[in-house]
Amino acid sequence: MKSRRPSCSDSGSESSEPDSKSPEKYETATRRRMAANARERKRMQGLNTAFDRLRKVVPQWGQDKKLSKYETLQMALSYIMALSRILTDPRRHAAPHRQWLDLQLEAVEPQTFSCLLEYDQPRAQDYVHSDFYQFEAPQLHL
DNA sequence: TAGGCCATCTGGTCCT
DNA sequence: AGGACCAGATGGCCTA
Repeated sequence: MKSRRPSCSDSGSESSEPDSKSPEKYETATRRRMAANARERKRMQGLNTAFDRLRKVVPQWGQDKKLSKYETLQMALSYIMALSRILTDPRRHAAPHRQWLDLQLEAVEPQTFSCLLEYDQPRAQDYVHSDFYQFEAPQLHL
């Protein structure tokens, strides 16, 4: 685990110093803060686990360098768009690519993509303020 | 050494 | 009241 900020210990915030109120209240506040910190740490660890899982299924530029979180999201977006294009344009992506895609889909366990099937399609206006259409799809070396 | 990336803490807001 | 989520702040590590 990475070293933690020395100035920010689990003992609670600086602003929650003992005041004129009872020491019990201070103790309760400190305990609550520590619990909240622990929950936040756990939540972020879960988020990072999800990023790691995403990195494994997304194309990498190279094997040596790990994609950053931002790069992982961008790559996932491009990858999904590329796959979607293959699915929606069967003439252009005929036999060889299509066979490859079928193989990939066969290898996928249903429970791993069930969440995607339940996902509501985003509307076009949702992307108005994003770089959705500005990011180049990656070259897939199949 | 500067800049990028990251982990952690923290306070605010929303929800149950 | 307490938990989940979020964004800002801060400091550590790494690389060019």
